[in-house]
Amino acid sequence: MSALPRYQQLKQQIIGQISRGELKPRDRVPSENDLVGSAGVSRMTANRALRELNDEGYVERVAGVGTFVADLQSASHVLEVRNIADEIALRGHRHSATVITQQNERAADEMAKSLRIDRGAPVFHLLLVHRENDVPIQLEDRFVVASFAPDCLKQDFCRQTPSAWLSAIAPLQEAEHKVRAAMPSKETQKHLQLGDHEPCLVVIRRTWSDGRPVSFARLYHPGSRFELTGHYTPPGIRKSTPDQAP
Amino acid sequence: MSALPRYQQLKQQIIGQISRGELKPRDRVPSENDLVGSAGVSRMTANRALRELNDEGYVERVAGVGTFVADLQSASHVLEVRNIADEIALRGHRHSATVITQQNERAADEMAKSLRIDRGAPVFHLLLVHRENDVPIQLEDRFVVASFAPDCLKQDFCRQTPSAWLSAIAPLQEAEHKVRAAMPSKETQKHLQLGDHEPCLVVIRRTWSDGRPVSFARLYHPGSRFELTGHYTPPGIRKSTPDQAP
DNA sequence: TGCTTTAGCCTGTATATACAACCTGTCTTG
DNA sequence: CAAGACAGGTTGTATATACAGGCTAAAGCA
Repeated sequence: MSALPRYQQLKQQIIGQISRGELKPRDRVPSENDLVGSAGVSRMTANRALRELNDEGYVERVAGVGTFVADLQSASHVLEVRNIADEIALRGHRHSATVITQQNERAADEMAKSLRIDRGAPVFHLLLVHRENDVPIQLEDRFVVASFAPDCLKQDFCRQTPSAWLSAIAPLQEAEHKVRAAMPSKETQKHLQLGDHEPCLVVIRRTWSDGRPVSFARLYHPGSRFELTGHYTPPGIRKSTPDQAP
Repeated sequence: MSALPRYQQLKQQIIGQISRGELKPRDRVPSENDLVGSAGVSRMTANRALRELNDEGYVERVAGVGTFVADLQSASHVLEVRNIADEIALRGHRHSATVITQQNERAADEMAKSLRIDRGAPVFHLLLVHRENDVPIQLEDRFVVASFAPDCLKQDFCRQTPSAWLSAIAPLQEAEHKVRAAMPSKETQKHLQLGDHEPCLVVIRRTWSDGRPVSFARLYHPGSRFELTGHYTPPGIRKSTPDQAP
């Protein structure tokens, strides 16, 4: 169990104060020299922590003035993090899931890097098939940081999806997505009951809580019976009527 | 006229070498100590330049081994409606386009419905291939409401993309997206220089201005060398670090 | 009072130095 | 020949120091 670097600890400490409400938007954040005194680090280390928090949008720095908690005003984003069970329910259909794998593993190189943990650190590996009216609609291949969710192996993910459970045990703060098209592996093809040469839409999602990645998931969808939808409105514009798209 | 900071100059120098092809993916990038000698900076300055290039996805660093040019797997932001030329420029690459079709047509049933115009009403049909460093990266199949953009046929879309031109002549107010995976048609396969059984990532986009649809586009991307990225932050929380995922 | 100067704090950058951890290839040894 | 020890290069982090530049408020002056 290697300790996080000092500048990362500093970042988390400040992120924690922001997310707990101890520091509110526009509040002044301790200056680099304050942190030299209070945290016992050198100014360059404090500088790196604050600079990265600035790059990441947590705080705003003004040369000659100070560092302040950023105004939280996130743009309306597309591709919201939704629970697939909710999506299906919204369509008036029935969701069901089958758990294929639910076990402890050790993080391989790439996974460790993605989740920002040590190589070989324990992670929980989940593999499940989601169905809409008994038709396979998503193969969920998920890794969860073990220390974040110790009870992961005790959960019955047929009843509550991993996504729903994770956002229940800790507030989800952030999600990154990547979307790509790819041909499925033999196994994925089987689980999703795909025909030959039928592509998959793969959503790769990394979710964060308290400034740390907690889960990494690959979500495979059959290209022939699935699509993502999104909506974008530039800042400062009032919406009109989006109805059915082509 | 203030000069750029030294670490920024270093970054640009390396980005330039990458985008000019002097450094190719997986090539070794000069180490921090090399830069100390060749660029005459301190190691910490070289470190900052390389570290930021790593955070931005240009290079990949492996402790104990070295720094290497990242495999370029193009990424594009789903959320924001962006001009592909800008996306490519942001990556330090060169954008080029070829216009295949640019003509007046009459709206077919489905298209008329999508664009909320009468069946048979005039629309402009554009078909163009976008390239990133001469590699086809997007086939744009677009229909524009004729009454909205009468000068559409006079434009040279090799110089300015349809997306850029449209948002210049009228403020874009809304965009709907759909994303799906599909196998390309023979013609799409040819234009994108795709191999057999190689899937496409298709973004279908309808843009609105003044409460009316003005344009409908299908954007085909090669599944093997393209991905969409997105970022989601629930209300009340501010962003953290998006870096490269596996 | 009203304007100017100045002192002081803050961030931004740059350097020199140091040590830890990691990886690879080589050399030694059994 | 194979396994292990080792050296050298590389990144990752941390510190101390220095100077430039921006901003603010207090001090000084008219």
